[in-house]
Amino acid sequence: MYAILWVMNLTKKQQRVVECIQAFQRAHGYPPTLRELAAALHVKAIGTVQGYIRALCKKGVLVQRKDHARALRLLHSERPAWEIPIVGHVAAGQPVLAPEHISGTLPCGGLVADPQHTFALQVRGDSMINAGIRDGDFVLVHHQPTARNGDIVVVRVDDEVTVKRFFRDGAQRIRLVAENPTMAPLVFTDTSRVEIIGVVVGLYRRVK
Amino acid sequence: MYAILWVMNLTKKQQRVVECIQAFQRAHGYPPTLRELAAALHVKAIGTVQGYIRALCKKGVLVQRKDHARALRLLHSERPAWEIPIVGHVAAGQPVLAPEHISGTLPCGGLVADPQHTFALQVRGDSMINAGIRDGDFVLVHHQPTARNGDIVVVRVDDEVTVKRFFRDGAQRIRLVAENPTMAPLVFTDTSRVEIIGVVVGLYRRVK
DNA sequence: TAGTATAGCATACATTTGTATGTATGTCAA
DNA sequence: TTGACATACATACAAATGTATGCTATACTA
Repeated sequence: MYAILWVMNLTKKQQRVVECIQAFQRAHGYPPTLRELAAALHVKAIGTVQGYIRALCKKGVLVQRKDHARALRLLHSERPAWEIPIVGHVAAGQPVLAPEHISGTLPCGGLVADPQHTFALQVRGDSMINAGIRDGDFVLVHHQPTARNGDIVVVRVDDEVTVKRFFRDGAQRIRLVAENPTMAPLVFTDTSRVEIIGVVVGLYRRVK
Repeated sequence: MYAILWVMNLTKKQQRVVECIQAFQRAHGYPPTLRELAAALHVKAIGTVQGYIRALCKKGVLVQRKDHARALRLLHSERPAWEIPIVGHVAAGQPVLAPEHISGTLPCGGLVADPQHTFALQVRGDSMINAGIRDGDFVLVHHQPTARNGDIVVVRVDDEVTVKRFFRDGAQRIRLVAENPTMAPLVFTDTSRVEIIGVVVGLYRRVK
């Protein structure tokens, strides 16, 4: 949910209404009518929707032009040109997104689901070449402390940050696999040496 | 004027109508009604506007939902600068950016230098696997009719659109190389069979 | 020359759509 | 308990809006 709506003190249902209007507008290119909204919300009475609209107008989330068809205007719905930070070398024990690690930004907000918790990391070396990740590519990383088996993750092993495929073999065994036949898998029985920084959710490469 | 509209053979007035719809949508957040359009065009008869809409629909610039208020949808002319079109199958002899080829948009304007002339193409097959381009990846393509030796290009060969590495060996010889050891280079002495659609300038992949 | 497309005006009509006004239920705070 | 509010349904009505039709005029083409 957008941060702006959070501070507006909307009810769950009212947020759902806003989402529905956004979705409809995205899908059709124009806003919904009250009856179309009712259908989208699985509500049978337009009176109910009238109430929603009135409330949202009062809260300043929406403007409705009186007596005009389909004249709903959602405020604050313009998608910001989000930029996600490019993270460089990460020092041991420090948070990844600390300002001193950020070497630039990549303007790819719309491409990722959660730009606020996503960062880019420029890959060095060919350790993931068989996964189609090459030297110089930017991996888009969702910053999260856990991963599922088989995920491509950004991990910190001791003092080094690398990109590997992640497997947990039982409670006390973590295996990090490089997608490169010349490199052997790394196996850790001391799981505290491995810290998951995030999961790779996308990749961007500049060609030429 | 937008390149797309240029190829559609619109009359001056019809272009003006498209501009008016755009302007209205920008100003209000929703499309105009026929009567609002008439007013904006300084035309007193809605019948006139009806004619415009009918013509524009026939030319594929516009979609109007029958019997619905304000349900005008302008195709591809209101494209935000940060979204580039995703081009699907391109029929022979037709412009790549014709509306019927566009299957969606990718919000990565900031990533490319010239979003207005860049589109995305989802790659099918492993013919470029050694260039790190995999099945399902989106290549970001700058729409241009020429390429330099060694560029990765999107070309139309006869009726098929493919991604290959481009080489021109002298005036009458074009060589298209797949980055896959199992595929032999394609050599053309009849250069008219090969049309360069654009040059790959970036790559985006959704992981997971 | 006739035919077609574009451009424009005017009006009647049917449908879509917002508005107003009921009723009822549940929650929460005063 | 009372009052305010969110939620939900139903219906009648008026305004907004698209549709259909007929008319005139100009420009271009076959």
